[in-house]
Amino acid sequence: MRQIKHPSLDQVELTDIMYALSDPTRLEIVGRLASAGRKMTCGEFDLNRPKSSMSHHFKILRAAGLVETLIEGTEHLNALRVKEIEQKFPGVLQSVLRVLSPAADTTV
Amino acid sequence: MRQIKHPSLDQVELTDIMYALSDPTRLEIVGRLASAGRKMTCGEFDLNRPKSSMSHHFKILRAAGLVETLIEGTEHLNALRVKEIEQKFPGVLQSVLRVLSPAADTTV
DNA sequence: TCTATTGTTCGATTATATTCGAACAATAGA
DNA sequence: TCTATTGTTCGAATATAATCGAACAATAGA
Repeated sequence: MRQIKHPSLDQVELTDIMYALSDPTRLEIVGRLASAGRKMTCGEFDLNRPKSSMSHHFKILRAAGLVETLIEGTEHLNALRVKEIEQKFPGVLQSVLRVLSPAADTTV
Repeated sequence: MRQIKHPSLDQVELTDIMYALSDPTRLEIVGRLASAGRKMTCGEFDLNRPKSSMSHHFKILRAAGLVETLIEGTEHLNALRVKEIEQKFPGVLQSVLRVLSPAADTTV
């Protein structure tokens, strides 16, 4: 596997976004990615869950268009697709991020 | 049954809101309630689904704190709890409503 | 009191999601 | 080439959700 495929944002429905964010683990991942403000590997999220479970959640976040994953060596670097999501669903992700960490500036 | 019980908004988690909005039928209900700008009975949503299914979806919307239901005679009048939700999760519901019907003013 | 109206609850079925161990794939570095 | 690292995929078990007919509850009005 050279590169992971991501959906184009016009293939993504609002319900997909909502669904992806309805799980506490995934919401936590999204919140941490936002507050970190940098790409993070799957392993950096220390959520006491086996790799396969984490991988599952990332898969759903990717399918919802929320996360894009860049492969670098053996690591997978994850980033939020804030700008694109914002363009398609203005305010939705940003407001969620602000609720998750009120102090942080979520503008990218 | 005299009155339906609703959760206090501080009992509601963000994941509950997201979950409630991750279903197309429920998102449709929420969108129509918003654009109608008035209380609507369950029967007014003509979504080609049996009463029991509709009732199920309203139950989840209520549990998420999104909808409050006022009983008047034999009818149940449903309204969005926009202000309260907005206070607890600023911007979240409003942005969703704006995505659902961009032209409408969703400020209550 | 009887009936129609409006929704809810119950119970069963079917469909989707979550979870996680084990096996696999790709790469880096020795 | 061998091994460690990082994550994905597979498969099976378990849990949660959606769906909807049928029975029930509350009320209004005849």
